[in-house]
Amino acid sequence: MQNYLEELNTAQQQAVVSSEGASLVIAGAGSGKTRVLTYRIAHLLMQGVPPHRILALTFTNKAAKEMKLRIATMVGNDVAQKLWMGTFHSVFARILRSEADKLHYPSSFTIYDTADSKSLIKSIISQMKLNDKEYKPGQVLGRISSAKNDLVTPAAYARDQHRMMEDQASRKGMIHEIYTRYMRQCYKFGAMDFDDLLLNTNILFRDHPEVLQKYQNWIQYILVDEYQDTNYSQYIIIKKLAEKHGNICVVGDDAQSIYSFRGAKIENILNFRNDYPDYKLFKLEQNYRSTQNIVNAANSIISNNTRQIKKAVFSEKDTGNRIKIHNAYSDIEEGYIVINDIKDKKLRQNYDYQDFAILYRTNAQSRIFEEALRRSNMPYKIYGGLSFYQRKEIKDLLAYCRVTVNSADQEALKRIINYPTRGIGKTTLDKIEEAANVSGKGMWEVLISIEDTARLVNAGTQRKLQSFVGMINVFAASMKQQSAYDLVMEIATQSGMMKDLYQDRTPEAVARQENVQELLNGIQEFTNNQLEQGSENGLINFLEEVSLLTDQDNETEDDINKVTLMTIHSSKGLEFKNVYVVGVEEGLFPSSMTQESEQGVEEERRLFYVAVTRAEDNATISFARTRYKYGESAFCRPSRFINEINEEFVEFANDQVKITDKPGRFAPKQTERRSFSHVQANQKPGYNFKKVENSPETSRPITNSGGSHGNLKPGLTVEHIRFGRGTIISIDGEMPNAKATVNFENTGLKQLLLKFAKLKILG
DNA sequence: GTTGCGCCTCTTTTT
DNA sequence: GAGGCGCAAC
Repeated sequence: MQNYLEELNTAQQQAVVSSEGASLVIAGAGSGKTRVLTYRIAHLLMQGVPPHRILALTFTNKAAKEMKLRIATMVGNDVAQKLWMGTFHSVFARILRSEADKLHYPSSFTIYDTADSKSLIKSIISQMKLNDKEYKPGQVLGRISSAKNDLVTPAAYARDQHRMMEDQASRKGMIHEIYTRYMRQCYKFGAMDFDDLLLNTNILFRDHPEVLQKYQNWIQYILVDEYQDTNYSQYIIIKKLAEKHGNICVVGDDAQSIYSFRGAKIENILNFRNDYPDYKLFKLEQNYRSTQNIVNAANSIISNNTRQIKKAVFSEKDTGNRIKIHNAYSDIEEGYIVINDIKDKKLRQNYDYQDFAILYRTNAQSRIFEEALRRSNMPYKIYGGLSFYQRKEIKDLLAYCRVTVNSADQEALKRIINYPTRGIGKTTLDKIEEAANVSGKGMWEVLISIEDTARLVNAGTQRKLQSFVGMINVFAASMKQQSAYDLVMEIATQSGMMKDLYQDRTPEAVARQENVQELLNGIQEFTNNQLEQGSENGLINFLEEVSLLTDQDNETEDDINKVTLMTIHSSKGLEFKNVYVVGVEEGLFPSSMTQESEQGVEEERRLFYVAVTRAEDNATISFARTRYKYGESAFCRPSRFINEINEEFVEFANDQVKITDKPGRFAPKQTERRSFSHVQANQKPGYNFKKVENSPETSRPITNSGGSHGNLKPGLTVEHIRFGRGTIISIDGEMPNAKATVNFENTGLKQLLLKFAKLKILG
């Protein structure tokens, strides 16, 4: 057991054995951060610290599970299972459940996801007779969420001049009132949203010192992973818990802070020294993951940021290949380039599908790669986006479960009261909701009161309502008598959901049936595990687990050996032999939403850094010059980030753009325009368009304005081809019948093309 | 009360 | 290109 220290380098060892007091571990990408955390916990356990006195907060539940597994091999499963380990949200949800009475919440409280929150906000906005064009539920939720993450309660919000002024400036002065009502409603519904799990933990600790003390005494050692991505609310929780014993170890990398949009504060890591003046600092700078080229390229990217903790990440692995940059005509073609490259590498270099990941900035980009992979018959898995639990049939069934567990859960109630259709329409629903608002009751209370319903609706409708209420009551009653699986099975059939789903034999309907079956299997599996661990309340726990799943947690066993598709955000903490960072274009990455502020661009740059450092052997970057947006093709130009990589570490692929090196004739014409591509008919020097062989071709005039990026002049005839849906323009000076030229102005692309020319790549 | 059609608005990232 | 919403017909 002693030899585990030998597997670590000096810095890692020191970080592992220094158990007492405050430690800040600055861990560069790929520097064995997880390993340090794992060994540090194992080390504590071996020194005799009881597992239930260690709290470790990870970024995903999957990370926690894997760490537990690894610790189990060192100290045994029984011990490892007793560790407090999980995400902030799941750990504190558990604490809130056992202390719920102190906050006057039911311990069976529901956790609202973003869709629930938005829907509730929407109904509040309409109750307040505000215009939902001005008060967009998503935006309002964003404001509320940011307030909660900064521990600003509704009352404090109204006193917060800065927030109030910001709201007024955007003509949304009523947000504090919406916030107040939203909190009140959530409370009434026995519901907490994601941010409430942290906010209410803070309120619990603030208003109930004895509870805080209990946990302070209980938890002796705290470890926090990805500390750079904690928000103020999380920061205070940790700070309070650590106050008594001071044994706190946080691990993070300021260069990988990518969650400021949900309140994360880099300052938490930068200010650690102020909170714990006697802290010990450990810097892990050796990258064991990536080749030297990748590490060096990543360093050159991040050096463009001003605010950072100095560190020198290095690799002692092989030099490796340069980062390859692909220039695609369109988003569709980008898909083909990437998939062909994967095929090629897999064949020639003996990689498996699981060695490849395609990383993108936005979920919407996944579709094109998905289609290309499907067409090539390559297995793939997609994380995030429309996940399993966001499908209608799954949400419906879960809504039944939620109402069964907590009948006050009005968002769930509204979802299923007329699904499958049972003659309780909008009019009835509106009447009930109105009555509920007027009387201050919840809708469920109105429903169960015969007098209320009799007053509101006719006898026929009343019967329908009573039969619905009766059904839910039956479910609730049988909750105590049967397993969660049997109960949900009963719900699915008795509610009529199964019948509704099985009416249809279309492929989509069959898929929905399978999804419901899969959910049932999931419940079965979950309750089996729960029984082993001797816990009741199967359904409540299952619902909680489902609400707090992260993207990475969704993995199933048939997901091994597939190409991975995910956003860069979800790729955090993961590594792949071959990484493709796609859509590296201005406006997409960095996102146009962030381009105005330097801070915003710096965060995007950190995101780019995270993307590149996921790669072990090869990092590949690609961009497209046209991309479908708003349902029509728009011009884009390569991201500034591409030019920020030191050119020593990059090379340009020659598989698409074919440019012959003929000085004079091919030197792009210098112009002052700032847009990327300005197409003009029959204009001399420059790059001529040509057709791509073996592709279906058409020719038509370009008439649109090219969207926000291109300055394509209307009325020009450009020979071009259609490739899938995208308009593809090939650049090749040798085509004699070219009908148009394009000038690449003073932008990244021009420089790229010049580099091409220098490389003497012949088509 | 229910269903379907057409028009409108979006597109960042996540627990 | 998709999802949400309002309106009209059944």
